[in-house]
Amino acid sequence: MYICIMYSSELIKGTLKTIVLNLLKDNERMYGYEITQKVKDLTQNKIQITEGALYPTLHALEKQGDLTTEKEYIGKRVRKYYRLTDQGINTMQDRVNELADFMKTMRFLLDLDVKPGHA
Amino acid sequence: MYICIMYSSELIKGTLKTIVLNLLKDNERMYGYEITQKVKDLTQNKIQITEGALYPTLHALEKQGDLTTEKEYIGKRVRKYYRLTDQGINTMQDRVNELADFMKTMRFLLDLDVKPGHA
DNA sequence: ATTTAATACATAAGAATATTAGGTATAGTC
DNA sequence: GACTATACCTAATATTCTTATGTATTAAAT
Repeated sequence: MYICIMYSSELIKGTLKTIVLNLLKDNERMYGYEITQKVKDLTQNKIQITEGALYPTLHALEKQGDLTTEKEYIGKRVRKYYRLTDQGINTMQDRVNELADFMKTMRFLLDLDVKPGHA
Repeated sequence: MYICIMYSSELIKGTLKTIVLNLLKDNERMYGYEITQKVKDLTQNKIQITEGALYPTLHALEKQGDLTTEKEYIGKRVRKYYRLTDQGINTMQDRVNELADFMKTMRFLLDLDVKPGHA
């Protein structure tokens, strides 16, 4: 039985945008810190997004038009909520489909269980 | 239905070593160019390993003791065969298990189908 | 016969994306 | 009053890829 505390960093590379976009599909709006905690909870600590990775990613997604932001104050503390744009919904769907397809291919390549889809 | 020519490069990041190690599990020995072709064939061109990525990876795996090499001449053309060491077999198993676990987690995170394993 | 494509190795400059470390500040808990 | 959690951010560094380039042999096409 394979036990894993946390995935090696290389694996997570390239999936961060997809994770963020997909979370926002289900949650309408979220702020950065909330995203890190949600991912940590949902994955039993196996995926821990660092803030140094998350914030630049959020800013990039906003810049390219996939997310919009709203600032809100909780007392004196600021929160920056992110929300999917219409374009962002498309991007999210593309990314999720691609990742799902990729994982199917990888499972085939590693003899894990499935047949790959035929294009 | 989702159609995909080739995966975006970010996705493949972090899985190259695992792919190489796993191929060598099934093939005993392979040379670099052969690996690129095998992966291309097995994935219907969806994963195309570039030589600029592969050769440094092979050199790194050799340096860290997971692979050994034998040179062979086909006419005047050289081929460098790679083979798993005992250590490489362990590394391979760890990597494959980790990737399988990671993909399970990702499928859960993206609401695709499965429940994640419980550590 | 000569050009092109395939085989086969390799390195180097640059881009993308993460880690690590650091910074600021508020709010709650011991 | 100190520590932890919340909440944002950036910069230096590391890793790992792409793209471009280089060398050379062999096979196929024109």
